[in-house]
Amino acid sequence: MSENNNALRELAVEDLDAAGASQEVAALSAALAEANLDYHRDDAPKISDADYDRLKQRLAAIEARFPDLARPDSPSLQVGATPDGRFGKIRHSQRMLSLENAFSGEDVGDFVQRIRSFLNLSANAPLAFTAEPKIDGLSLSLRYEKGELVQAATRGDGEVGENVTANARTIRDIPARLQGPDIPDILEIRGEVYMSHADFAALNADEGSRSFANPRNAAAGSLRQLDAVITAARPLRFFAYAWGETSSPLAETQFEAVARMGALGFQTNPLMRLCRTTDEMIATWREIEQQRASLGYDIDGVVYKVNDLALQSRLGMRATTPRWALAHKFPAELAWTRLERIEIQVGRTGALSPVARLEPVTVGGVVVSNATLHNEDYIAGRDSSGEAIRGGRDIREGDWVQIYRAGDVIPKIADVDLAKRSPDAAPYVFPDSCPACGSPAEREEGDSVRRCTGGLICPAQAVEKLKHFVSRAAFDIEGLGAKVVEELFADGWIKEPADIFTLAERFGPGQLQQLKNREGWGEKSAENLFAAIERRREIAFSRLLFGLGIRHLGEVAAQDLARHYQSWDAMEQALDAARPAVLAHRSADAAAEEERRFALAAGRRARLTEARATARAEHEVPAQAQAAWEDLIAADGIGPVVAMSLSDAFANPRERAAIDRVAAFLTILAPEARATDGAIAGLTIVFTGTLERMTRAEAKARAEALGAKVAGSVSAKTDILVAGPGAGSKAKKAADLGVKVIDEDQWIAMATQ
DNA sequence: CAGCCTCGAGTTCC
DNA sequence: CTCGAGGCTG
Repeated sequence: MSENNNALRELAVEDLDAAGASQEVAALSAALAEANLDYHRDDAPKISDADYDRLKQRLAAIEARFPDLARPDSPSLQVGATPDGRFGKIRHSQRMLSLENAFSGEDVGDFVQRIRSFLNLSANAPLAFTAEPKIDGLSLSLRYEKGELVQAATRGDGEVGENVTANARTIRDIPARLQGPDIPDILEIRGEVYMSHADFAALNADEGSRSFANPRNAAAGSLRQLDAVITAARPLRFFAYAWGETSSPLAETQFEAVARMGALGFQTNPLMRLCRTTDEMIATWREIEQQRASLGYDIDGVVYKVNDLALQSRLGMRATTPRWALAHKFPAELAWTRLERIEIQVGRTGALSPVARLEPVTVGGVVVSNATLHNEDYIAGRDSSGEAIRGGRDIREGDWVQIYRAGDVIPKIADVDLAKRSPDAAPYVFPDSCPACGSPAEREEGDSVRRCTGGLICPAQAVEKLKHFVSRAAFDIEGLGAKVVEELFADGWIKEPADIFTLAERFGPGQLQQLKNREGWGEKSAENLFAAIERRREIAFSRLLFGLGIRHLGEVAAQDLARHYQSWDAMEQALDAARPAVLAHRSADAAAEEERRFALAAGRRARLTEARATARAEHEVPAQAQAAWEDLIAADGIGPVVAMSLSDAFANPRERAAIDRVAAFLTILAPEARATDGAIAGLTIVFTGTLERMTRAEAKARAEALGAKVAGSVSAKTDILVAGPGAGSKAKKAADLGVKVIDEDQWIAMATQ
């Protein structure tokens, strides 16, 4: 710190000339670099946090006025923001994970047990876990190359996050350069950005009216500032606890890896413990919960991880969560409030969903004014199987209700105070007609949901379907979000998906004027929207299929079908061909149902599957249709329910016409072939006999991770049979079919290539 | 045929 | 994020 700096800082930024600014930027950068070294390397800061923050803000402010002076390593450099004022996207080199949740000690015991059986460990074989507080902030991935921080990304959806490098550089706990010997060439450190209670309180006092609801929101809002100068002024902190890509392993255990992060210059949580038994894990959870209020920052549970990294990698991943980690949550916070009224929303599939409008109440740091009521049984005090919930107490308008946020997010009703119920409060009567279109609302047998039968004539269903069509996993059209869709639907501009693609040509200057009168619309935004729509005239098969919003057909099933049929035309032809089979099976099933009811009434025993089989045999189905149907349900993940729903959508003349209308505007892209690199990608593998070096579940997970399909029985489609000792009929069948048979050692050699 | 696992559909608040 | 239900496996 030189006096020179102090003198310069007295000049308002607006009054600086270029030369003075340049000089000061150099001086400030040097001072900050020195302070950083003191703080990170020597753990002996020579200046106070407040002074440090002041220097940093000053630098950022000057650089904002003289952008040419910004240095590549400057805290204020806005490499994160793209020219249009949004954050750039970053694809994580390794997925950022989310964690499986547990709410009881029993869940923790199950978790440990599942791991033991997956790894085939005996009950007394040693198995250690780390336990550490789960910080309630937002996760961040920091990429270091040759020890220098080069990139910081938010979690996003786990695959793609936002580039917040400039903002991360302003956080003091995040070193710009790693310290110590043996720094890996590439190292991605992951951890949590958070704000302490004290800093949060001070910030809210400053911000006054536009204050944040809780430290988590304050941290999120601060990190996601487009202007890094603002982030720099916010007191954010960071704990490191995980990693992504590394050019060399950090350690052999979770515990040592985190210790290593401390040595590299990160803050790590001091409460982390190593536990050797389930009891120790739960005891640690209790200890941490007792300290919760005095920690000075928010935590919402304890995270357990298998300590041995070799075991972690054997355990591997499920779809979105690793098998080797668990978040043990603290009990949810509760609050009482008054339920003012119950309203009904209509979803894309026609589902009537009741929502509680509440007198606003703070629960877990957030003001809640709505809560989901699921369905009519839930209101009446029963779950789907007819069991009583809340002691069988129903929910009525005007009741006092206890609210919690399930998973700290979705507000739900935990209980009702009957003592405070007004004597003239009547039980809630669930509507039997749609509040949006008046059509009858019916409940299918065995279904917990009541649905509007209006189909496309129901405006609520139509607009929800359109919202789904433009949603992220479907067409993902920039500038055409839920709100814009609603407006354009209300004004009659868009009634069905095809209308989106004729929007531009129907839009004369006069109409634009109309739009401009509306909030937030101008020539530029209309132009951008039309350009975004144009870009989506090329669309992946699976996105189009998913976007149609056919019941039971989600993102994954759409991908499966795209892979199965390869081309849209092929799928349409197959569905048309299979239609007679669908109709025949449906009337056969109905006849079987009838037959069975009749039999039961007559006091005879009757089994549905048998009745069905007989009825199906009696209903004649053209061989070609039957073949098309069987081919459809042979597709991965597609069973009779999904198949019939899909068939119905394409066979309904109005729906089919709407589908063909939109398809006419599109170039439908065939799905990319499955990952073809690696020896076993794309192959179908069957395991049999005893595997000695890994369990069955482990082998399956590994094969699938490498792009193979694992089947249960040997057929002509099988490519490889992995036979351990004791293999029986499967090995014989494989030999008969000429399927390649290998032993476990050969399998491991293939799988570890 | 039962139990397990994954997917689909619905929801809140910022 | 959670619940219910559909599909697959043993």
